[in-house]
Amino acid sequence: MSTTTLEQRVGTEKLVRASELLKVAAHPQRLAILDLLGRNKRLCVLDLTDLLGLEQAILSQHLTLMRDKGLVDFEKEGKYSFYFLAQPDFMKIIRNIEHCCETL
Amino acid sequence: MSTTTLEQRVGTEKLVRASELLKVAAHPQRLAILDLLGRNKRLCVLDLTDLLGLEQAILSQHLTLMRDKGLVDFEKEGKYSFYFLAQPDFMKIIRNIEHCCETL
DNA sequence: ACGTCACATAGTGACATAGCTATACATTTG
DNA sequence: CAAATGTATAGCTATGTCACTATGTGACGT
Repeated sequence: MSTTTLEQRVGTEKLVRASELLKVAAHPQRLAILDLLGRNKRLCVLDLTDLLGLEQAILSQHLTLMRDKGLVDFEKEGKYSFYFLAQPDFMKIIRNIEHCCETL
Repeated sequence: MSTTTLEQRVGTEKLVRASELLKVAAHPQRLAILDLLGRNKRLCVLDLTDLLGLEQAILSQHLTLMRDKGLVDFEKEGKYSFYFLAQPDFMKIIRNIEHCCETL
């Protein structure tokens, strides 16, 4: 029997942090946003509302949440906010999702 | 600009299902449970309480939730319930977590 | 300066989840 | 049969999340 726990191996803090990031990612619209950001260098909120067909306020809320948790970051240029992925390693996990969706 | 959305590529249902599974997985204790089940063919609730140091009721609740969502399954033998992973492809995602924890 | 555009935030009510205790249930043991 | 063991469920409170509407804010064009 393999008896060491994930917590013992990676430490409590990192385990908690990973689960926080997963939790934030675990939403259909946020997965879609992360996917688009993963396939484009950066996108502004308007781009995302057009592509995803979401209300601006909803999108902004999702982005603010993901920004707070460190999944994405942004840079402001004039009246535009350009968002891009932070946490590239974590994003590998998200990118696997499309792959694994085939068997769900 | 890459404009097709994840939803368009995998379909709404699978996207929603994937996010549900992620959401259930997105909890430190449940990640630890899934990890142990991924490294052992099957474990009973008592094994898991011993290894993880959790209350039996808490563990049972986590397992019931993950069972309802299809992340794990179980087989009953006498008074023991042996749990094991369902959704092996989805589990690849979870297994990446330890790896990516290093950079969090 | 005024209006518009791009975006952010606040407030709200419905609903879900977490963590806990107590209890129920089924199986095995004495 | 009674007690012990392994597991599941119910009930509760506190807290968190969702989706929505309305309003706020800074930058730009005229």
